[in-house]
Amino acid sequence: MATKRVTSLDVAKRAEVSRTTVSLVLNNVQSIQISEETRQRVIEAAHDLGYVPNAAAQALAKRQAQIIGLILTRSPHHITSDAFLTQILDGLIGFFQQHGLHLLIEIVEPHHQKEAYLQLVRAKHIDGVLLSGPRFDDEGLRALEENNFPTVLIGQMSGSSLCSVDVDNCAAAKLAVDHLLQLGHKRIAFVANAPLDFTAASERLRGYRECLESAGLPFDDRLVLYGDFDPQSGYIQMGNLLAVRPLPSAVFVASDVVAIGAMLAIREHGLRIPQDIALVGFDNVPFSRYVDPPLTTVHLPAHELARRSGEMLYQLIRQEPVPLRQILLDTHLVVRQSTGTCRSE
Amino acid sequence: MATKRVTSLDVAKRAEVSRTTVSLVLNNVQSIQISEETRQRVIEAAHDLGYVPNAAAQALAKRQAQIIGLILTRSPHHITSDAFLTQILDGLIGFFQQHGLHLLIEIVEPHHQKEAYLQLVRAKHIDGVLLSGPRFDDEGLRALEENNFPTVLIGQMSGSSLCSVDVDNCAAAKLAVDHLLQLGHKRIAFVANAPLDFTAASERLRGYRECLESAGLPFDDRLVLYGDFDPQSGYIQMGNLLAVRPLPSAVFVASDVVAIGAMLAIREHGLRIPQDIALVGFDNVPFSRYVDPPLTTVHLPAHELARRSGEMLYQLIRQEPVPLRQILLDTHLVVRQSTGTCRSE
DNA sequence: TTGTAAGCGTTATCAC
DNA sequence: GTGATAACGCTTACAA
Repeated sequence: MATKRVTSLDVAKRAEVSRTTVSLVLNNVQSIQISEETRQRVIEAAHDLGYVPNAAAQALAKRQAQIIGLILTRSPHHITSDAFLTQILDGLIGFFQQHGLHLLIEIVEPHHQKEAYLQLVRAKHIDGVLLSGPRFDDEGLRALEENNFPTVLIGQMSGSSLCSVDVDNCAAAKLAVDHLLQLGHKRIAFVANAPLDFTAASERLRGYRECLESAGLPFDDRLVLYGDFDPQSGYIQMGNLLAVRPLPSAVFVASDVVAIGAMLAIREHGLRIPQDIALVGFDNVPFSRYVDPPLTTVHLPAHELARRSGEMLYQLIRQEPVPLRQILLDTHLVVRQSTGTCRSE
Repeated sequence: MATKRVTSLDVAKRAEVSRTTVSLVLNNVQSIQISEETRQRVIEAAHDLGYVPNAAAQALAKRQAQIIGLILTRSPHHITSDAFLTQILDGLIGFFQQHGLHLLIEIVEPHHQKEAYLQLVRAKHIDGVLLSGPRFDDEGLRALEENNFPTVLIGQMSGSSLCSVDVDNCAAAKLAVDHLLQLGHKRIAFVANAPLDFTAASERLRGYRECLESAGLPFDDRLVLYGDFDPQSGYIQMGNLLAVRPLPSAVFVASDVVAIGAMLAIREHGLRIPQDIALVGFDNVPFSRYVDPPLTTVHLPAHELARRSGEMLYQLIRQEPVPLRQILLDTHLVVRQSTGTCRSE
């Protein structure tokens, strides 16, 4: 059984000072001068006793939990094959750990949003919200906005004044489609990364449409399909697409994870990539360069997305001025073999 | 700006009862009888005011934070391509959310373990620890064990009495190697999923060795290489392996994520899978059936691993009896084309 | 420079 | 059945 908890009072006694002094020393309060000698005594006593301040008590007194909430709006099932999430986690945890903050990860399913956010916020369980994958129909977001709660979107929500870090999904999609156009493709299909409720999905679709338009190509809605985060959905949708005649000569799949499912469908239909169908993905997840053929894709700077949104939220929480409330990071196309260059045989 | 915080006192006033009553009603304390009428009054008042109990205060008073810590022992960088993690998260979040618990995710780098765990534990920041990927050299684990802190390993640590949920990695590896033996392979290489400090890696290696041994095959240590969680490491190690003569005819890569890197190396050397080199992976991550050729692999029941470890920790925290403290789940081989069957052309 | 005392918002232990 | 009152462990004016 654990030994009795060590409190700041124990430390105070051992150092022969008051609890106040202990608190002042341990929190390194600058506005007050404490003799180097007592400071050392306190630090030593705390160390000897293995004292760690109680987080709940600290949170209660400081009104800060030192926890930030990463909220995911997809269903748990969708997390399963989410290669983007791990990249985000990597960047986020690194950053927050440096600043002594912890990361609480929460999944909030559509239609429970409002409740769920407010619960977390009102309970002061978390000091700030990082929301990945905002949806148009998210009522909870409005509530966060109205309550002026520290919130940063990883993604974007037009018409909202919330802080956000994102890429220009529309422009990024154009990079992909432009590339295909330049290779001479005239019949290009689109498979969305997710349902259009997700702002990123609808923006990527917009990029696709506008790009076709300015190239003077017709928009054929039989060539537009909707993936749903996982490879399985890409496999199915590509199967549907391959039933359309005339066949497209190229497909822009707005998610690498979905694209890998599409690739299997293409192979199973006896078609070759890129000779019969060229493919462009989106995200540049780690495995995209390892698939066969390596996937041409739009690079999403996941790590930086995470870092910047982390920084921004950190400023918000500390009530520091936030110079730029809406950040758009650059994307670029990573050309690999799935769109044609020098494929063997 | 947020409206003034609503406290239980506000609810009490509005319902014309005391704070005690509010607490009793809202926490649904069974041991005490409260008239249906006042109960309703309280609930209504709480609802009207949008009252949510303050988490820190609750944690302080109950000595329970309602947070469990998921601790990862790899470096943030390794998280990036960790397809297993997302599967675990899926299962875990679902389970804990059901029980009103939150998940704090923490990365602890080797050699900071002891400090880091104890910090979290002493601060009572978390009520329990779920540790994924235990390492032999983990000092912090011993500390958790000694302090009798609710802890469940996702993975295993021989010689430890901690609760754990895992698969029999050694036996699972044998499934893979046996399969290759039955296909007639005599020269089989091994690429570990991670350095041998990780218990899972060393167990899988043991399975490989023992399996060769009982088949009467020689053990050639030039055929044993060490991946490091990501595809890149698989690519590099496979490159090294392909320099060994005579070449192996089959490779067991103890991680699908590492295997996908190995596949690229094999292709780039102009060799075919499975004709020139057969490949077996481990984990059965979602994308493994979508690569080309689809990967034969050992199925790791990630979702169940998560659920069971979650349940176990939940029992531990509630001080319920835990019938089985060390659980081993079944694995099975998923045979796909990377080991030979009916590959086209 | 250090100590005293009053919160922070709950829950838990008693009397009533 | 309900209501004072004391923890819970820390921070922070304010006093000394």
